[in-house]
This record gives sequence, structure tokens and C-alpha cells, in this order.
Amino acid sequence: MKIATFNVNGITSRLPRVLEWLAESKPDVACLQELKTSDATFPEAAFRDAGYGAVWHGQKGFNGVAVLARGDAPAELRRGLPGDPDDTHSRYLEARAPVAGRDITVASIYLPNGNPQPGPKFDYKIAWLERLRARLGELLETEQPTVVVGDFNVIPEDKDTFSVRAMANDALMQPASRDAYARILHDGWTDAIDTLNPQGGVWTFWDYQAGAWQRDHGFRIDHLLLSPQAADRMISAGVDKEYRGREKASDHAPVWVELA
DNA sequence: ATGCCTAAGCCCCTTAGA
Repeated sequence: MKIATFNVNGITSRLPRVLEWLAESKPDVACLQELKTSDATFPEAAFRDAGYGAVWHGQKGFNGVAVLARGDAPAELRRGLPGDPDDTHSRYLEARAPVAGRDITVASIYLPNGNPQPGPKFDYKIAWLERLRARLGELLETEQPTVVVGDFNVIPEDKDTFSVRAMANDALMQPASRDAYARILHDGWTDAIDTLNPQGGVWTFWDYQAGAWQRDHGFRIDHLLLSPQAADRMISAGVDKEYRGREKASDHAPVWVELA
């Protein structure tokens, strides 16, 4: 089964690109981030016509996450990350879908960017990472095949960016961001792309500015984390890089993993 | 030190992104 994640950067303007990607890549489950639209304006009918049921957590203007599954809509398990009743951002959605007769639990996450740092936005990011770790610990305890995917806004190691120097002061690769991500991995999650590409040099994001795409100035911030029960079944994983070069592209490329 | 681009709402400038 194929599970994919795609930060679409605005589902309204990106819809033709996303439908094209679903038709060509044919994921069984697709998690989307940065919908940038409210619940009422999510294009549910367009996805249904494309053969995908959906659950979503929208927000006007920014944020917003969704889980699509081929066929019927997945069952929503949780909307919003626990641990802070004052957090109003739509950044976390958990769902369960049957694929090839077996249930898989998936979470679609859009982690706070955290810039500028230091500051309140960075504090929110670090607190969100700790809340995420707590929730993912509960998911590990279920001992079920579980996949947590999305835009983590963390460059895990120096090998995951085109330039350590250019990004040195960015919230995406501060030690506090990296340490929090590493602690999540140490708890038992497998970073699919990193496991299959230990040499690094794999990017999932290229800035719109300064010719970053043309110069291949990217970094890896969209991740697929597999529970042990899912990691045991990993066959392959990759980045659908060519979508970044198409007309009206998102600044992120889709990332996917194939499980037995 | 700043803008480089893009999307969307507060809609022709500002906010947010990364």
C-alpha cells in the first residue's frame, strides 16, 4: 500500500495539481497540509469524483490538514493535538482507513514553522513538538501499524539541507528543533526517507524565491514516520520531485512510502 | 539588512510562509 503526504500550499489554487498527482501517483492514503481554507470551502466533491473520500480540519487563510483515502472516507480519530486548550491552529488530524483489508492509522500534521527565532512563534513550535511526542507515544502503545506524516518544519541533520550556512539561524534547524525531532525517533519511530537514503541530499522543499528550484537549493522537512509495525513492512519510499517543476506548483513536493 | 516569490484576506496592501 502506498501512503503519501503533500504540503499543497493552498488547496484552492492547487486543486488541479493535486488531482493530477492523485491520478498519476495513485496513493491509497494521501495526507495534505496547508489547505489555507475553511471547513466549508474544502473541495470534498472534487476528491470524491476522483475516487477519494476525505476528512479534513480547515482554517480560514492558513494551516489546515486533511486525510484522503481511496474509496470511502477514513474514520476520523482525533482532530487537533492534545495538550493546549488555547491552541486554535488546525495542524493535526488522525484517521483510520482500511487498505487491502487491513486498518492503518495515519496522522496528517503541519508543524509550526517557528520563525522568527527566538520568540513566541519558536516557543510555540517547541511546545508543539513536545505535545506531538506525547501523543505519538500513545500511538506507539497501541502496537498497530501507524504512519505519522506531513510537514514537520524540521531539517533533521546537516545532510538534509543544500546549505548549512544559509539556514543556520532558521527555526527549521535550531538544536532545540532537532533535539525534539530526534527524541521522537528515539521513542521508536522510523524516518522512512532517511532510513533508505542515509547519505542525505534528498529534498522535499524548494523556496519560490531566488531561483531555489533551478539551483536545487532545497531541504528535507516533509517526513514519513513509521511505527515498528509499519516499518517492518516498508518496501520503498521517495519524493515525487518532478511536481515541484510543474506550472503553478506548490513549494513542497509529494513524499510517499510503499508498505507491504 | 533586505528582497528575492506565492497565496489569501483584512482584498491593491498586509500577513504568513520557510
